[in-house]
Amino acid sequence: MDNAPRSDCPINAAVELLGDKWSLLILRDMVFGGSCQFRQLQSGLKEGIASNILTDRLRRLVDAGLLTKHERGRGRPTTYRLAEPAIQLVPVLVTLGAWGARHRPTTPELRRGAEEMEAGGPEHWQQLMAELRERVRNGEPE
Amino acid sequence: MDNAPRSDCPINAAVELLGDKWSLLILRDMVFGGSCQFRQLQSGLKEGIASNILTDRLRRLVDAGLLTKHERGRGRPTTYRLAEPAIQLVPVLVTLGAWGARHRPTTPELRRGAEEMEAGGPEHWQQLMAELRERVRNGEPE
DNA sequence: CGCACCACTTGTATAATGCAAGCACCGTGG
DNA sequence: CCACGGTGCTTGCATTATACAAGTGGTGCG
Repeated sequence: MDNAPRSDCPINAAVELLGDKWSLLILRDMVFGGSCQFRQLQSGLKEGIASNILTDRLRRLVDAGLLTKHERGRGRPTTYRLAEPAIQLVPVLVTLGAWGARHRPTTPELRRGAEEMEAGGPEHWQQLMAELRERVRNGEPE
Repeated sequence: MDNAPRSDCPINAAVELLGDKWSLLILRDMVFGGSCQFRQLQSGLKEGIASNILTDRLRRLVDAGLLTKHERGRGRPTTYRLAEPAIQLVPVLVTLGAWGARHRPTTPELRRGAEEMEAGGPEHWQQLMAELRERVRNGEPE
């Protein structure tokens, strides 16, 4: 129950929220994979996340204002949507992915994909971010 | 002792190495603070890292090729230097810091600093990266 | 009713992290 | 010679995070 940041450094502030093995992967699947439901995320994450961890991470991200939670009654699945802070993480995800593709082991296809995404430059990311904002406004498959 | 990646995704590859509460902060202090010794890092990290954790992270980063370790005998302090993969993390650190400054609580001064660094654009980062390469070549205060 | 789906929760085991202390080595000063 | 402080760690132990399997209560549908 200790919510006090360890320091005022902006990098540390980001790391305290996102510095774990799952948060960024969840956001990756929501941004690039379009996932928005619990089950969708759980089965979609190729790395295999446990349900209690997913529950915890989603709650943290909602509390931090990166996601919004939409419970639609009558047995319809709850959906999570990207809030603006999460959308603005796109450059971080792209830069980090490009770095990983260049300096960590991966497959040629995924490497090419990540490098193309980075090579597209900020204009390309802005387009992706605009699409994500659009998707949020339209409100998903209601 | 399980070194197999959970997936081939480049973002996951980066997260598996850097997705914890300390690795990026250590690299931050080496990149922006110029730290290169164990004690220097331990006392320099405003967040307060334990020595066993610092030992472990330095070993991991060396094993991953982000740092090189230089033991200079005769009681002289061991130094760690940034290898090329770590230098190429600069854009990630800057982007992440700018995001943290914008979307997480911090102080006005640090926020301004992080945003200026980002506003400087890739040319500015390239200059910082060039300085870091220079520092490595010159070999620190021998 | 029976069954499947939904988002979780619970229980328990293992791994990661945090904290305080200690260790062997060295160069220096007295 | 001998404390002394600095070096990069290691060790032991408590706390916390993560992993895995199972269960829970709610709903929709045939």
